Amino acid sequence: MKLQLQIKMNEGLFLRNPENTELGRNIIKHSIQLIAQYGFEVFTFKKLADDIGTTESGIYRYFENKHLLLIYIIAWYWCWLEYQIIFQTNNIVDPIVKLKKVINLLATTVEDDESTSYVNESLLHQIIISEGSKAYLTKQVAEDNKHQFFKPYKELCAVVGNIILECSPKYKYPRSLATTVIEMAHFQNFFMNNLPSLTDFGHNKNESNIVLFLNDLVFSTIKNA
Amino acid sequence: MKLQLQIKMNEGLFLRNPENTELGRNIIKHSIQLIAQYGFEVFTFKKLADDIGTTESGIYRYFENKHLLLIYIIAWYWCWLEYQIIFQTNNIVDPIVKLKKVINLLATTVEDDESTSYVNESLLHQIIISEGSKAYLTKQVAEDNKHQFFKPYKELCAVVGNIILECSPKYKYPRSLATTVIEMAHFQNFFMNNLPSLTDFGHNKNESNIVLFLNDLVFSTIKNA
DNA sequence: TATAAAAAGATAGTAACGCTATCATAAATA
DNA sequence: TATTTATGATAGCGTTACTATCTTTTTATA
Repeated sequence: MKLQLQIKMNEGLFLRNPENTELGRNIIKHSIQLIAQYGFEVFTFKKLADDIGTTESGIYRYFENKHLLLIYIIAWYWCWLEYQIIFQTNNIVDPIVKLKKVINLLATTVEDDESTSYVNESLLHQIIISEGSKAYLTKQVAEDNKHQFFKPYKELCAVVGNIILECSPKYKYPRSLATTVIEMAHFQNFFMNNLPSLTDFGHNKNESNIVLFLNDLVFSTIKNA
Repeated sequence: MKLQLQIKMNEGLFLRNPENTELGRNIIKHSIQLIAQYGFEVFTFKKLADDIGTTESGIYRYFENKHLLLIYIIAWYWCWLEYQIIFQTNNIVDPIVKLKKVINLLATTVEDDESTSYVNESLLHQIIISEGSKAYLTKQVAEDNKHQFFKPYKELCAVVGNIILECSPKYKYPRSLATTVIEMAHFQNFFMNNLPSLTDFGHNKNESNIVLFLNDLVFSTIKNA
């Protein structure tokens, strides 16, 4: 027997729940592959339909447009990551050890999680790095936010912020520091691999350097509070 | 007599130099207005042409596509900002005072600079916040980088990194800290105004709080080196 | 097992987008 | 005055982002 991890997604994101049908799961699976391959701008529902072997109208029965599909898979990732964090920091008493674990989870390449059959977390992590901020950097952000589409990201941010507060109850900016760590875990990774002179990790391009940088940043800051 | 500030732009960004003609300057001016108004995804050359009172083909004579136009105006902004930083920190001896000045310039709303007639820096600042990272978060980033399109951003990053090193010669991550400050100056602003629960500035939405956060972050970190 | 309901496939169509081409005209320069 | 150079005007083409409709297949239920 195997445990299957199920994530309950915001129903406003889709027209028909992709988790419930073969085609729906294929849409998630192949969209992750294609967005990772082409980048979000070049990715289209036509290409997705061809890749799956269905038609555009098939996709449109599940997702209103590709922007909502992007938000869906990104929200899925944040949910999954929050679960990973809760799970992997469970029973750890020392909040400093906890926070270090969190930074590691954020800044290190994830491996494919076997308990989620149609989602490749490793590819999804790449998408988060390159496309993640495009989910909210739009003019519809207020509208999307009203529908609670960014709740998973906010929750993750709250979890990380609370661990920061556990470490340093007097620190004044736990949420902003949390978003800084989360965003920089991904941006420094993108820069390291694509515009290395924007970082100090150009030589060996190792993710562990980003972890060291973020640890230093976070613990220097909260120690000082 | 008035001084006019001229910025020499990378020639690979355009087909015909927009600074040299009335139409070219109109393209820059109106594209800044329209991108700020619509957001980059909704912005098109057709809308731009209509807004100026010319035709699409007119725009295409200056810029190959809207992505290069975006890179152009963003690169322009980084050049202008670097100049502002060099100018406004000139003659300041204490590197700590310098760095504080830089953080202020990065995180505070800019006012329209009278010495650049067809560029509205204040609108451009808004574009940097919402669209800035879209310039490089693409699959063509390597190609664009080969053409040196991101040089102005890199130079700004180097300038800020060097001031960080002046403050703390032993600090190990001056460039990564520089990009962190630059990106977070904009992301925290976006979050504060659009997804405030991701920050600690939801109550009064004042930019000065971002400055305080970034000052605390940077000086705690480099003091600890 | 028959029957209806739900999902998927197939095809068509439309406005807008991204871009190229061509030809005429106006303005600047030699 | 001749000649570049810049702009305007129009056309066209493949793709994108959808919407609509109708048929076939699959699934659930009476």
